[in-house]
Amino acid sequence: MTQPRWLNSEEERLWLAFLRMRRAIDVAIDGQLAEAGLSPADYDVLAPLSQSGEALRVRDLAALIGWDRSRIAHQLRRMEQRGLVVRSGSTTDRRGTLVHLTDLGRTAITAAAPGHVETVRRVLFDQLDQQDLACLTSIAERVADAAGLTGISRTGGPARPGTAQVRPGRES
Amino acid sequence: MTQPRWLNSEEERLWLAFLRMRRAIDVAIDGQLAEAGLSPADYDVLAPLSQSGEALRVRDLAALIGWDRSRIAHQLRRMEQRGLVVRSGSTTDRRGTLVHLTDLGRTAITAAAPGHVETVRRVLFDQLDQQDLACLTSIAERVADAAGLTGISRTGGPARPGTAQVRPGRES
DNA sequence: CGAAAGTCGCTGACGTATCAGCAAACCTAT
DNA sequence: ATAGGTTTGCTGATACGTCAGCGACTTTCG
Repeated sequence: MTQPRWLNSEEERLWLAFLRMRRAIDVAIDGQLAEAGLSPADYDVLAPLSQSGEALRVRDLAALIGWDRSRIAHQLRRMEQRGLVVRSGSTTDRRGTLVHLTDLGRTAITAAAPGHVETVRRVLFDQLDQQDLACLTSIAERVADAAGLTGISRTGGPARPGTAQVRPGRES
Repeated sequence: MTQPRWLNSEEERLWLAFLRMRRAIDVAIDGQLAEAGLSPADYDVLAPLSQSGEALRVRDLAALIGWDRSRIAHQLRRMEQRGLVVRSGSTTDRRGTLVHLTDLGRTAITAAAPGHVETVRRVLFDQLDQQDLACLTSIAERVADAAGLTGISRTGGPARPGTAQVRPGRES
């Protein structure tokens, strides 16, 4: 790092536009979720819960959304206070804690999910043609991989039929 | 919003990659700043301060980085406690407050800036060829404009010669 | 002039994210 | 079986962002 290579005008233009795009997406998504009474963090927790059988170990839930134990413990405490989830001691491993969706929690995620996906689509995908999609996918995967970010597993395949469809999320 | 249009596999692939890219960039930038002892918020405040004459009105500083008054007031309080900035009553408008960079603050931003730009370049621009750059710029501007986000003014042109070069930032 | 309206910066409350650290439970190797 | 290390989940401290609201000041307009 002898001489800093400052950004040229094209690069600066991209950087600022990139930041604006991020912000626009966040504002749209967070605002839509707020209308549904959920924070982005709530959504990240509720989505995998609703897709799974009903209960998840805190450890697994955390791994699924790429959070550390502390963060999810705080979040679960607040969500439990609001009646969105409940915790119960695990069966086999007595260290473990199971997180269950309450009826209120299930109602909330089911109500919020369609608008959420719709918002993601409207703010991002509706602006992209097929070529944009390929280009952006290539760039995003390249940048993420080059940074060596351990790809958060997330749930992977399509949601099981019969469970609430709650794909996206934002994992803050 | 009759029937939610869920993401297809290509779209989901892009969305997840996009999230990973964002996260990778944040991790890289925040980590580099943390090594320099600054938070992203610190950087956003210090950068325009170091580029301006030396002092800015709180109002103008906030407008420059697109923050509301409350947020910047909290941030300035914390930064003043750490000795990065000082506040003084304004001259003409007695409602106003002037924010000054301290020597410590100037040292901090000057030390952090080269690594910051270097990090932005390494994590993003070094992964893009000329075509990627054009494509991503087009997409980002389109998405941001479509969302109708009031483009934060930011400082605009290149930094004045003679002042610390501290372009990027992330305005969280 | 003087009242109404607007601007400015600050504060307290609350939700959130990260860090360090803890206690209980578990696992492994002797 | 048991000592040492690991995993799990939690907590407290601190920093950050947003919201509602306040007091001081300035501007506007009758």
